[in-house]
Amino acid sequence: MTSTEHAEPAPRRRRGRPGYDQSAILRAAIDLFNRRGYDATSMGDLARELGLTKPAIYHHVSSKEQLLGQALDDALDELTAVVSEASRDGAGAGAYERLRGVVRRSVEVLVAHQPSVTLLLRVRGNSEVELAALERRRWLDDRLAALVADAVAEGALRDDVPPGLVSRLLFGMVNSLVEWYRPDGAYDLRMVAEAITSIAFDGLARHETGHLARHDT
Amino acid sequence: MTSTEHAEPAPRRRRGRPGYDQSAILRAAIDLFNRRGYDATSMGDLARELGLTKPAIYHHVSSKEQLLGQALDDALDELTAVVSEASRDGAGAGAYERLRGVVRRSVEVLVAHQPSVTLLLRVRGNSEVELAALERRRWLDDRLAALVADAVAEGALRDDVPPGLVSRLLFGMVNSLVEWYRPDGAYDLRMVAEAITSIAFDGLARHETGHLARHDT
DNA sequence: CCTACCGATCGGTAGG
DNA sequence: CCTACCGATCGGTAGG
Repeated sequence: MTSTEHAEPAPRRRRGRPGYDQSAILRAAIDLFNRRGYDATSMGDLARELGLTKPAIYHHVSSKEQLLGQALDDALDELTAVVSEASRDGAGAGAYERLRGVVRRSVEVLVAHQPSVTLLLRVRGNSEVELAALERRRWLDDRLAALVADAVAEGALRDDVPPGLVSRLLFGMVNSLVEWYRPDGAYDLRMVAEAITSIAFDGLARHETGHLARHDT
Repeated sequence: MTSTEHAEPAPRRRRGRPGYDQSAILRAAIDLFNRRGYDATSMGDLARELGLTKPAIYHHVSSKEQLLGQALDDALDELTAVVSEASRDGAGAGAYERLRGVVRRSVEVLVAHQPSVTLLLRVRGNSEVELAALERRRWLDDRLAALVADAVAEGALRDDVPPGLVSRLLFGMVNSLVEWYRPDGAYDLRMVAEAITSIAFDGLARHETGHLARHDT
């Protein structure tokens, strides 16, 4: 028994019914793009998902590619903020501490903006929008590699592996998060951030020495 | 000047001209699928790439999806071989050594079969073929998590991070390889395998103790 | 915000 | 009759 039944046989109709705005459509689009892939997702799929028709979507959105662009910008803006803050060497903090900070804050961004970051990490460069995103990603990668190089130069990181290789592997591990992390899963944000930093910097093996350097950035 | 010129104005024609076989078409398809994405690649694209017509491709191949399936099977067969070998606990080798072995051999497989593994790691489950591949992948993940758990139980790995989380992060780092590794690039296979195992097990930080446990599996 | 469409291109197959 | 293809087009669906 539903409350407030009217005489109308179709109680569904209201003024400007669902009332989706651009950002609600964007969220749904990002979700579908991630589940099926961008190319495998049609605007018709998106319309059905939202209970709209295809033309109704184009009332809010100018193109499918624009939706992708906005998602990629969201992810890139967040990651750029994290990386630029750590790159302008702040008051007295060493490169090693700044690197640990970037790793931790990257994990936070990946979790808070997982859908858009996931999309970013899958971009292939198939369009102008994707190529622009790849260029911004390259900028991030370069900054991260420089930060790793600084930490090596500082003497805080091992120097038997090229900094470029270290940064790819380190952030490869961080980024892999988007493939499996679920906010409602067994691992919370703090645990994952702690696991990544401690595995990356101190390693998995239990060393016999017993006194591993503990950092809690 | 080409040798053996005939009177014919079109010297291009020969018996069964280019002579592509199934595996050459598969290789080209995998390459295109990786560069543009599976859905963004049309059979027409593949035909153009090979200098054939679309119907000519269907002479060798039954469907686009079959090409994907064969690529995924190739990757899965290789990875399954590595994981099963390490899972049936061989003569005397401990879980820790077997885990290091799996990491190293996984790196070798990722490099030797990079195109098909890359495809595998991007599967979304959009078809029966993809769903079957995801199921086999889940089996692999479970085996790897069990191996990590064994190594923890053995006392060789740190126990302050859940084994499931460790295995995701460890193989997240390993798998990230396919995103950037180039056989003709700056890093050779040995260097990458060494970097991954030493970072994963001993960590990035330079410890003051000086005597890190060194393993060269 | 819908019905009704467009130019083009999709994966796949006909006859020869 | 085989192989290795071609020119043309199928029924449907894409983004817009």
